[in-house]
Amino acid sequence: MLTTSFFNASTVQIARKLLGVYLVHDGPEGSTAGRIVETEAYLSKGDPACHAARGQTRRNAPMFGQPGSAYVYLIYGMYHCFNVVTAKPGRGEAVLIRAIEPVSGIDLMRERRGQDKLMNLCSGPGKLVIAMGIGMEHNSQMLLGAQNLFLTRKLDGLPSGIRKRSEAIYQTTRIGIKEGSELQLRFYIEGSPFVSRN
DNA sequence: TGGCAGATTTTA
DNA sequence: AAAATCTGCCAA
Repeated sequence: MLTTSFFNASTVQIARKLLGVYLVHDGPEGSTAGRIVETEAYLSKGDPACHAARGQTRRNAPMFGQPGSAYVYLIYGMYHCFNVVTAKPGRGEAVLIRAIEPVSGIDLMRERRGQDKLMNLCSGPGKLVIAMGIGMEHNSQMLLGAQNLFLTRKLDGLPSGIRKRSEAIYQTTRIGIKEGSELQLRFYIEGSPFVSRN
């Protein structure tokens, strides 16, 4: 499991460090896991696309919570997005998890998604939330330590959940936003076929 | 209080 | 290209 010291860094640095880390959900329907391959940083200063930019509301309150906790929100009235809170309490910064590479529980992911193609299971923020069985019940939950939803570098029988030396980080602009669209705050593992788009 | 845009995905 | 449909913001 990750520890609190993982978050002793800027949100941008954390967005980069999260690439390669495993996200695991041990839920009632079964266990699913994926390797993070794409992230976006959302900052408290100078970033109008950040939900925290216009202060705290009922919806974005979890974003102002403990680093290492989850911020889950409803988007477009239909889907959910999953974020990792990154800044100290009260600041309001987070990293959106945009894509993961399916690692285990893949049949369950297929079932939840109603999709067969591996590349289509978790290649987008709304998709991976469905495939992983993440919901509003995880909002504000800690993602470190012994939780049902957590981040880790160690998974039995699998290589270490870190970015390999051969994997470069590609940095570019974020997706689906208008204001702040010029900021290069999106990161993904170059060449990964599991990212939301190139 | 009404209209609209939004960190999306799917289907026509 | 357009629909599905919730939340927050800003104008009346």
